[in-house]
Amino acid sequence: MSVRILIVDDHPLVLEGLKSLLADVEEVQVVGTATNAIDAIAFLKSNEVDIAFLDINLPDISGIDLCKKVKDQFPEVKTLALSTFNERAYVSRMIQNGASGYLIKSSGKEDILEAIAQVQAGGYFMNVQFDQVTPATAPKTVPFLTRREKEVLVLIAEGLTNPQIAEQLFISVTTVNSHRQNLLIKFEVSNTASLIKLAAGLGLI
Amino acid sequence: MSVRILIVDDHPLVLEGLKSLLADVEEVQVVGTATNAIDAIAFLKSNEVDIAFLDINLPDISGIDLCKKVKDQFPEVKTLALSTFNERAYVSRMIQNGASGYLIKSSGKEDILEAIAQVQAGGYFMNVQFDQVTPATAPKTVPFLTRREKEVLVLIAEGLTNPQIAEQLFISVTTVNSHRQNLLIKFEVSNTASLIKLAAGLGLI
DNA sequence: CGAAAAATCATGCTTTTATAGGATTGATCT
DNA sequence: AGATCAATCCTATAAAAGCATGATTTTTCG
Repeated sequence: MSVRILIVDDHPLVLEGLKSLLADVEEVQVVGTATNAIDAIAFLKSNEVDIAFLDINLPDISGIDLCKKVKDQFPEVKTLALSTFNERAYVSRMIQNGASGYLIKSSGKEDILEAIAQVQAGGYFMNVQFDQVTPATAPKTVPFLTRREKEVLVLIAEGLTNPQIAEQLFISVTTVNSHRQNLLIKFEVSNTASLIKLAAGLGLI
Repeated sequence: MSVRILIVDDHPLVLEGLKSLLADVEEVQVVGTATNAIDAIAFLKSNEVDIAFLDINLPDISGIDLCKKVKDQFPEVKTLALSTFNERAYVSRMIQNGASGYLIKSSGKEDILEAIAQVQAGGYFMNVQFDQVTPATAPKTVPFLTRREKEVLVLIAEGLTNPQIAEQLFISVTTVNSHRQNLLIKFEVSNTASLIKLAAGLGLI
């Protein structure tokens, strides 16, 4: 089965460009497009979509807010931020709002397909280089995180303790702790400080 | 008439480097130097200065606050932020506080002269393109940290535990813990996760 | 459907952090 | 000379996090 894509961007050029670029790829199918947030939400209500490409600059609401709305109402839909620039601040906020990746519009076909593959598999994709990344955090690849792990990571970064996270997510403390341990393992660190530093450096929080 | 420069930086190396670099330039004259904010203000009270170079990290108050003070008390003095590359987070706030530009410390002579010329002419200079000014993440004062606190903070971020930090700094675990608690208080957080997230966001680690 | 992955929960134990209350020394500033 | 502050150290307790090991139930996917 092919990956179903929704593209949300107010620039017809980008829309058409992406569409035609993905037209001859078998594994991917652009099932819909929208030029604003309202249309995008409406489309998601009546169609099944795997990945939504969200432009950061939209006429009605910002892509960041739209991302949040999408994740709230359609948690199974994965989102990928589209932007013209390396806007670090936006990236981290998109990720905070549940986006699985960030794609600059000047990306080539390979990058785009790579992004789709990564995200569809539950991972992240990010092809932006924010100036210099600190050497300690740079060469690390972004580990593969599950939906729950991402949620827990964000809540840890917000300063919540395991009991608080458990309450927030309506699960037991031991479960939270499991996710937490998995995060440590996946990031190859041994405590929260390193975890947060790495995650911050990777723009995940 | 030459441009009168005041340099404020607590690193003697930077001070001397800049001074000697500008020594043989006719149009520019370093009329004073200061290693802290108090001295800087005092100097400005009794001397005429065209441009003040302000380091972002100063022992007494932050360069950001100093910038504001200078612009309040001596509006005719133009200010230029001095920063190392990993302190970009502060820079937008310097600009917000009235700075006319931003120079990374690794800048070459040409850059520096160009900056002086631009700023003296009433313009702005910036030799690093830091994406864009972040809209939402701006307000949050960088707490003043002592030398030891900075050291401890960095080591925490590197994933060291209190006992390991103690060993590294040749001090007792309880002392490390004291510094750690002070960091939590100064950043107004209650655990390591929040601390590291904030510090990372501010470019401190 | 059946296998794999994810999410859930548990027990037990050790280490680390967080919090609270001090106290002493040395340097700096007024 | 007195005040302030950084840095150092201490005791003690509670809370949280880290580590090991394992099990059950959903979800997801081929």
